[in-house]
Amino acid sequence: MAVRIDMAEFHLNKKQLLLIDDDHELAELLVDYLSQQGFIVQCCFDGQSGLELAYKSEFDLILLDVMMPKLNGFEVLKALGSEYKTPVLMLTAKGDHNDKVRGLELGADDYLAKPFHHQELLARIQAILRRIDIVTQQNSHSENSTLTVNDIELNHATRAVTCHTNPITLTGTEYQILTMLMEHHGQIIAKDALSKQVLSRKLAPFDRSIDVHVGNIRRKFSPYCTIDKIKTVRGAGYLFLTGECS
Amino acid sequence: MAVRIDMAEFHLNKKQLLLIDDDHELAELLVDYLSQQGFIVQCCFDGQSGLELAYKSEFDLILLDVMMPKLNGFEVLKALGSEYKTPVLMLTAKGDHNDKVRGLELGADDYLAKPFHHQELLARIQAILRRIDIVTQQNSHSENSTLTVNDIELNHATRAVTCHTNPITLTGTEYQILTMLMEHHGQIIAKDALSKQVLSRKLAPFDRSIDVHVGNIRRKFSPYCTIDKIKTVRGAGYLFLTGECS
DNA sequence: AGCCAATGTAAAGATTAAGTAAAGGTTGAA
DNA sequence: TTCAACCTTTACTTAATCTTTACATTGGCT
Repeated sequence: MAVRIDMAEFHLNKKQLLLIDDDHELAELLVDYLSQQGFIVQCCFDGQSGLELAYKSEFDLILLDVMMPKLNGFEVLKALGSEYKTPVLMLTAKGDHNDKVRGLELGADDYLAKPFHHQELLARIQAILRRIDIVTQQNSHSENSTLTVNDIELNHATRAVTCHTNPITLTGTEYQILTMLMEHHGQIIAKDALSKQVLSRKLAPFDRSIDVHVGNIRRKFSPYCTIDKIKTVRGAGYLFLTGECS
Repeated sequence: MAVRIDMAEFHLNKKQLLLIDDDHELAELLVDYLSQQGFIVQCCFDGQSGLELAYKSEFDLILLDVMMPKLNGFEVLKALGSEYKTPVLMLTAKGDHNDKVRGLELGADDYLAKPFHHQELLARIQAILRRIDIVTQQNSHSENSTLTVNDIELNHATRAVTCHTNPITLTGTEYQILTMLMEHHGQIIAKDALSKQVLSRKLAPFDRSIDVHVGNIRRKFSPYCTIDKIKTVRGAGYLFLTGECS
């Protein structure tokens, strides 16, 4: 338990970066340099897997190369969508002016042309992170080990779930969905957001996975709850009810 | 009164920039261009007066030239201090790498070397402002999530509706229509505008959908309201009444 | 008043989202 | 390899809700 907290605090202090670049040599250099500068750097080499990682984990900033196989940088940017919160710094081999404007208009926060000095990259990364820290006065994403809403309790340390003290067994996906709904209880969560966060993919037109998982969660809770705590908001998403009930 | 509110909203939408640059010719060009792009631009020609203005008024962003008489850009940046909230974009005649790093480390948010394309400047300005808007928006997300006019309240987070504290169930379309009417309460909203916004289609000659939806909204509210808050303006559209009632 | 076009409104019909059981596929452990 | 757990897809059902239709009503106009 103590170790877990220490780990969490350790990670909180260091900013997490995601580097998406197919140039392995450069990537290795950057990972070394940025790690040395106190960042935690995760790295992948094509747009597709970069996109999945971006959906799956929370990063403080994404470094995104433009020229890549599978999905190029612009396509990744588009796929992340305009509501995506994490700042993006684009890297490119070209110094092309139109490229810059296009990237920035698509939602990138900054744009740096290769070849660049490591120092300048560092300075730009810090400028972006500083701006965000100033604006969000408190950035405490401190994860408590339990999450309780109404009479449902999630224990993140053990991944145990109880409803009104009755133990309930959930699969990993079900647990993640329920966590996300409960973390935002009282707010509608779009199915697309659930899909991106939990399944690491955009919600495709006839993808029913989320519905099925939510259905399974409900079924597992139904013996212990008189009313359904997960409300369907047709056309909008699901909503974990905040109010009292049993 | 209505006019006053409109004016306030008008100014809120336009971002205020401060341009500090001793190159009068360039400054004039930039002021023209940025004004045309929807910004309110104030301008001064040396670091000293720039600094005073920055302290005196609130700006959304400062464009700061490096090479200037009296105080240069770096000195201005230092003088503003590290807690100064307004983002700064530095402009410079040199493309010197060390200059860039120095500027960014001193607290600038971005750095653009002259000569630059106007488009790129615009894109960078917008990137910085967008980032701030996203971050501040998520801070005050819960507060902005309700819309109240008279005794009708909409909660955007839950899509819940109450009239005089009585809960009312609306469909998605009804909710959107009511939101649009209430956001513009006191002004007539054309049926065509409702159709485009809510149903994503132009209003066809014999399309009665909007009428039916409005009728359904009225029916759902009627048990709790003595008078109808949605007024029909024949030939023009619908109007959500601003005044008192119960 | 009497006409006409716009609107109100009930009800039928069409469409679409969501619930759900079950089959199929994938993965990881024994 | 085999099995069990799990995720996804499929197919069908149910239910919500949107649109159309048909007729009634209203308000402005001559």
